Amino acid sequence: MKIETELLKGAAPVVVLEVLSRGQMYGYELSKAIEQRSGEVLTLGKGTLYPLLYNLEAKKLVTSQWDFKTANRKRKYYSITSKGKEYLAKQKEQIKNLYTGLDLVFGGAIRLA
Amino acid sequence: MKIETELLKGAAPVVVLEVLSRGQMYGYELSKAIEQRSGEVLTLGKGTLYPLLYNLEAKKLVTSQWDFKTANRKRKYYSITSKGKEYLAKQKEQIKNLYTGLDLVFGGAIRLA
DNA sequence: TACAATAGTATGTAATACAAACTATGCGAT
DNA sequence: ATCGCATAGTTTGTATTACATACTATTGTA
Repeated sequence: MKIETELLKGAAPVVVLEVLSRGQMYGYELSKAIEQRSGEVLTLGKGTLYPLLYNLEAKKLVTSQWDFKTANRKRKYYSITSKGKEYLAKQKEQIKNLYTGLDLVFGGAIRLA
Repeated sequence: MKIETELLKGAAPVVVLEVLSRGQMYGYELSKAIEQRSGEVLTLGKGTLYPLLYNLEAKKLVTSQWDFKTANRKRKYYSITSKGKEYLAKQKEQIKNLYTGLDLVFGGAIRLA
């Protein structure tokens, strides 16, 4: 089940940070993890994910370091920073609030079972 | 409580259509209705709402007609079309799916009480 | 050896939410 | 009476973002 692009907007960085908050990952791994952990509902193309990661790094919400040893292939591992954790907590609240508002407008029609 | 702009993206047209599905409204009225019905959580600035309405009209999801009689002030009333109702139903499902995915990723942390 | 999966980067595009500036009317308080 | 606020709608310019696409490269397997 794929979510229409526009709806995912804004939520994408929060999802990335949430997954990274459980341990460091490299880009490709992250991409697969998001799909799996969301029950195949959320998918981020690499054209979305990598620029998103550069952006999060520029904001110091994540840090990265290359790993050339673990695999023969080069991998860039991303970790969430303490600043990123703070941001994540705030954004989770925001998402909950948004959902609360939508639930009111839609009269419970989008509420999870 | 104001939701950070990016999170609302994509959900805005669905909210507008949902409110219009309960009866026609003019722009300003719609703007206030969205605030009230969402428990002051969702706010759409007029710089967002009006262009959004033009866009929905161009897609034939809503229709509009001027009213110069009811009030001395000119008002443009918007109504949802049958095409709009179909679209609304689909989008509501999408939003529900999105939250299902987010709920899985966040492990229930954004679930409503 | 050909192919699929893995791994990351770069570029260009479309959509959209917003602020701000603009025009204009109606109404209540000073 | 007039000043300011709420109402009512439009237009313009900006920033963000998610995406497709194309590109470089390696690894494992059929």
